[in-house]
Amino acid sequence: MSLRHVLLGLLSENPGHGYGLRKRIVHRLGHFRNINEGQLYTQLAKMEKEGLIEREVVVPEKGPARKQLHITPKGKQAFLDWLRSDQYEDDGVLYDFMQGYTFFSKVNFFQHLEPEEARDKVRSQISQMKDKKKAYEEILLQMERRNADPFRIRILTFGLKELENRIEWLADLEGDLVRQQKEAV
Amino acid sequence: MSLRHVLLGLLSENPGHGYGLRKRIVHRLGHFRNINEGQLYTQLAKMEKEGLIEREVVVPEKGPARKQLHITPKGKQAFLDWLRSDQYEDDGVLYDFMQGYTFFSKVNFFQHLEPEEARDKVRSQISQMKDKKKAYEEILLQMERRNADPFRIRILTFGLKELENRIEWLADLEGDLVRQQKEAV
DNA sequence: ATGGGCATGTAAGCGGTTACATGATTAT
DNA sequence: ATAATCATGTAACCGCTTACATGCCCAT
Repeated sequence: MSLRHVLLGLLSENPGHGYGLRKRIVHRLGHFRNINEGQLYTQLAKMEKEGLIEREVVVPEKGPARKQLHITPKGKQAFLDWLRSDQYEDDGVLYDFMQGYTFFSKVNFFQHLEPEEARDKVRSQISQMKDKKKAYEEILLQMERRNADPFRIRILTFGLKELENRIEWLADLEGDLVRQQKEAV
Repeated sequence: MSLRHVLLGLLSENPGHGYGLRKRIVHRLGHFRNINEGQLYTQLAKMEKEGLIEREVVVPEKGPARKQLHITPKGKQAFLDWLRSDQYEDDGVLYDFMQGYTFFSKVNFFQHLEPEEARDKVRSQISQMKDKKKAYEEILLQMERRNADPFRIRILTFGLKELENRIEWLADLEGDLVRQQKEAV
């Protein structure tokens, strides 16, 4: 999706300053480890130079100067053009689902691991995914309570289903690995 | 996962030359649009300099010279270290599932689109996903026929389930958008 | 003979990460 | 006091993409 389009989208909805946008991205796209400042401010500077956004320096009586960013009509148009285009709707990767769950990249090579080693990895994943599921359920509840955007609720609902599938799949895999282990004995 | 680890993994299984590795990556990771040559050969050169792989120039009577690549013990160890480590098992993104299906990045902003526009996008996605599903089913059948690595079969099975979920989810979304449209009339 | 597949590379550029630097405010 | 959070930036680096260059072999 590229940072640029997220920024354009968020600023289409509400103006804001850099640091605030960072938090909104974390909230919307779910990066736990802070989004990096480097790319943020450099991208914002670039977008300003291209006339997609404008900044207005706000100096409050208290607190550091904030640079309030507003989207320009040109920026709004660029955002809408991206949204309407086919761009990013097919990334040219047949097994795109693997990118969503990087653990697959290792499972792909599990034949190189002893069954117990693989099994431990799978077990650790199961507990991680269960934690994630709880986090999703809480977020979903909050979103429903505050009548959040239905499209975003839908997306989270998909995410929850996906996690359930992952857990189920991992459990099956664990079962297989345990069976393999017993056979070896 | 990074190209380096895929390369190390593939060369752990069988030696090969650059062009052949490219095809194996396409086969294994499913990049339709050719994997780019740039990164491939530069990465390979880097890995050789680091002593992870060795090359042996093979000049056949016919055809261009091939540079057969072999993994070194050091390379094999680096691969196993990666496989056993926790690296890449958690990418710090809460909504990681969104990365697997880039269409979500747009749905996130569907409130900015007219219901018919959104509906058309969803319909186009449904047909794309159905095509993908057929492709997966065929690949799975082939894998089972030639007794492919069970771990990889499992991964594909997950992918198929994922596609079914996407299609179901998209159909629900379409239904909502059609309803929204009728209400507007 | 022409285009497609095999085969190996180089160069420029871009988007993103890591790490560092600075300084103010707020909470404990 | 001091740690955390708010806030804005710069510099070096890295992985990957895009695009180009070269040349051989094979099928139509």
